[in-house]
Amino acid sequence: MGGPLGRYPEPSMRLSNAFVPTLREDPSEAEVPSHRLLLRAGFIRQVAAGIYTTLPLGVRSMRKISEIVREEMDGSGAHEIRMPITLPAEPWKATGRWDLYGDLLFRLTDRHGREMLLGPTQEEVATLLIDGELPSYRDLPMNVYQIEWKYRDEYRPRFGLLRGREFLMKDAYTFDRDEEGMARSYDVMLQAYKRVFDRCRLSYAVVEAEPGQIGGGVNHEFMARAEVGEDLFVECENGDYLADQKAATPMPPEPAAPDALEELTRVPTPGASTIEQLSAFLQRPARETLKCLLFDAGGEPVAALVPGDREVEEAKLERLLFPAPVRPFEDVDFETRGFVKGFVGPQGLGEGVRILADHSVRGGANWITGANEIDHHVTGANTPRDFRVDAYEDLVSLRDGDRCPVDGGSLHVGRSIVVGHIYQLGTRYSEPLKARFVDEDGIERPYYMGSHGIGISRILAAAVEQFHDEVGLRLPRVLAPFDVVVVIANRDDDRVVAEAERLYEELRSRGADVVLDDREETAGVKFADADLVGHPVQVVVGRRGVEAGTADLKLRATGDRSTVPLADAAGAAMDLLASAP
RNA sequence: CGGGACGUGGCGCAGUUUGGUAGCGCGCAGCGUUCGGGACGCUGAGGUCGCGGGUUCAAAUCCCGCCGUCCCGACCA
Repeated sequence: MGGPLGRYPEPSMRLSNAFVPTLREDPSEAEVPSHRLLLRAGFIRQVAAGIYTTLPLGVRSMRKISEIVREEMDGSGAHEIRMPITLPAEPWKATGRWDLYGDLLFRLTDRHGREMLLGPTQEEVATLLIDGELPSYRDLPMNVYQIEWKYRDEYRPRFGLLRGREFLMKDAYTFDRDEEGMARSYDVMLQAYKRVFDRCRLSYAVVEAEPGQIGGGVNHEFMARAEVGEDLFVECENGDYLADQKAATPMPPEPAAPDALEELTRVPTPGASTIEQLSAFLQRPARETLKCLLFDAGGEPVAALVPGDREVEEAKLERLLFPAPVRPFEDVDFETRGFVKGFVGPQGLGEGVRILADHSVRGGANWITGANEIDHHVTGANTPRDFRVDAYEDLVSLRDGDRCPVDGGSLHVGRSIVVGHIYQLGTRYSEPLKARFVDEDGIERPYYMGSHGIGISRILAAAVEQFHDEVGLRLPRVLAPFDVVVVIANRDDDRVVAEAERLYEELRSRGADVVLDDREETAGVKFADADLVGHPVQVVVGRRGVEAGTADLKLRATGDRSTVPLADAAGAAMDLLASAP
C-alpha cells in the first residue's frame, strides 16, 4: 500500500499503450481555464456535479503535489496516518458539528440504522485517536496528518476541481499541552506550508482570515492568486499588509470637524426606501447618507451604521457579537419591533437597540438618514446631539482604494483560490470530546489543538489557472505529470524509431519521468498534444534530424527551441529540464 | 435553495419557431495515398433525440411532470 492514490507507477510510459484521452475541442460544460484544460488534456473526467475520475496524468500530478506535501510535513515532525472516510455520527453530535454542518454533510445510514457520514474533515477522529493513545504530557506535542479524499455536499460545486464535492486534502492535527505549545506547532505548520506553496511555484498570499465552520481563533489562509478565484483578499500597494477581504480593516478616516451643525430636519422622501433612490431624490451623494441596518443577534436587536456608499461586512459583525448568531432583520422583525423598513434612522432607536457605528461614521456629520416614518428621512443628523452610538467598530466591507491600516497606502482587492488554511483550535474539540492528558502536576487537561488543511486537488487546478496559455497547460516541472516527452515524428522510419527508443531509455536511466509518444498519429497531432499536456521539455526525433544526426528540443515554458547532436540529446534535455521553471 | 441556460451517435453542434425519412464536423473501423505543427480519398459502423406521461393519423419538435449538467448568489481545501 502506498498511500491513497495507490502504488507508485512506472516512472515512464509509452503513449501507444497508455490511457491519455486528449480532446480536440473544448468540452461544453467547462468555462474556466483549469476545468477546460484538465478535461482536454486528459487529467480528469466528470462523473457527477463536483465529482471526477482522476485519469493517469491527473494521478501523476496529484501524486507529485502529495509528495511535496509529504516531504514538508514529515520534515516538520508530523506523522502520516490514514483515517477512515466513513464515520460514525456520535462524535460529530458531541462537538455540535452534526448540526452545524447541516446539508453540507453527506449523511448515510448503515444496515442497523446507525447514522454515519462521509468525512468532510477529521478533527473528531484525530482527537479521539490521540485521546485514546497519548494520555501523558510526556507524549506531547503530537502532529498527525493524512492525505485523503474529503466529502462535502457543496451548495454549488463548480469550476471542475476548484470546488468539488469530493476533493483530495492533506489534513494535519496538532496536539499540545498548552496555548504556547499550540502556537509553536502552528508556526511550524505555517512555515511548512510556505515551503509547500513555494515549491509548487504558486503565486500566493498568506492572510489572516475568518474562522468559519471549523471554529477557533487565530487562523491564516494561503490564497493562490487567480482571476477565477472565489475568495477576495486585499493587499497594500506598498506590500506591507495582506488580509482576507472579509477580515481586512481599513485605516479609519480623520474625524470630521464640521463648520456648523445643521438643524435636524424632517423631509418627505416618497418611495425612496433605498440609498440609491434617496440619493437620486435628494440630489445628494450616497456618502452623505447614513445607512442604518438592523440585525438580530440572538434575539437582541443591533443597529449597524455605515456611510450610505459602504456595505456592512456581516462576518465582522458576527465576530463582534460572537457567540450570538447574527442575521439581518426580516420583514416580520420590522413588524414585531415596530421599525419602518427602508426608513430606519439611529435617532429615536430606543435603549433596547444596541447601536454600533463603523469608524468611518466619525468622518462625517450632518447625516441624511431615515426618519423612522414611512416615506420620510431627516437631514442634519448628528451624534451625540441627535443619536447615540454605543460603540465604534470596524464594520465596513473593505473595497478597492481603501487605505492601508499600516501605512495608509492604497489597498487593492484581488481574487484568489484558497489552497491552504491553518487554525488554532484551542480546546474547541478536546473539551466536548473529553479528550484529556495528565499534566506534569497530575491534573487532567484538554489538549490544545490545531487543524491544518491543504487542498491537493485544488492546488492542481490553481496551478493550472496560474500556468497555462492558449494551447494548453504549462505546469512547473515539479507538478507536471512527466518531465520530458520524446516525440517520434516519423513512425514509419526504423532509424527514427530506434533513435527515439534509445533516447527514451537513456532519459529514463538518467532519472527523468519520460513519456514516449510512439502513437500512430501524425507529427502535428503529437506536437499539439505535447503542448496541451504541457510536458516541460519536448524532444523531437524525426527523419530530417536523424539524417543530420540531430534532435530538436523545446522548452514548453518559453517556447524556445534548439537543435542538438543526437548523441548529446539526452544530456541536453536533462540540462534544459533543470533550467525549466 | 432562489434566478438563468442547456440536454440530439464518443466529443462539438444544427434541426425544435411552423409536428411528417435524424443531419453536419471531429473522432472511430477497413483499404489506399500521405508523414516535422491537429493530412487526404473511398468505404463503413455507431443515435431509446435525458426519463415518464399526454395531445395527434404522426412527436427530437406541442403540453405536463421528473431527472441531469452548466452559469449567477449564500458555504469551504
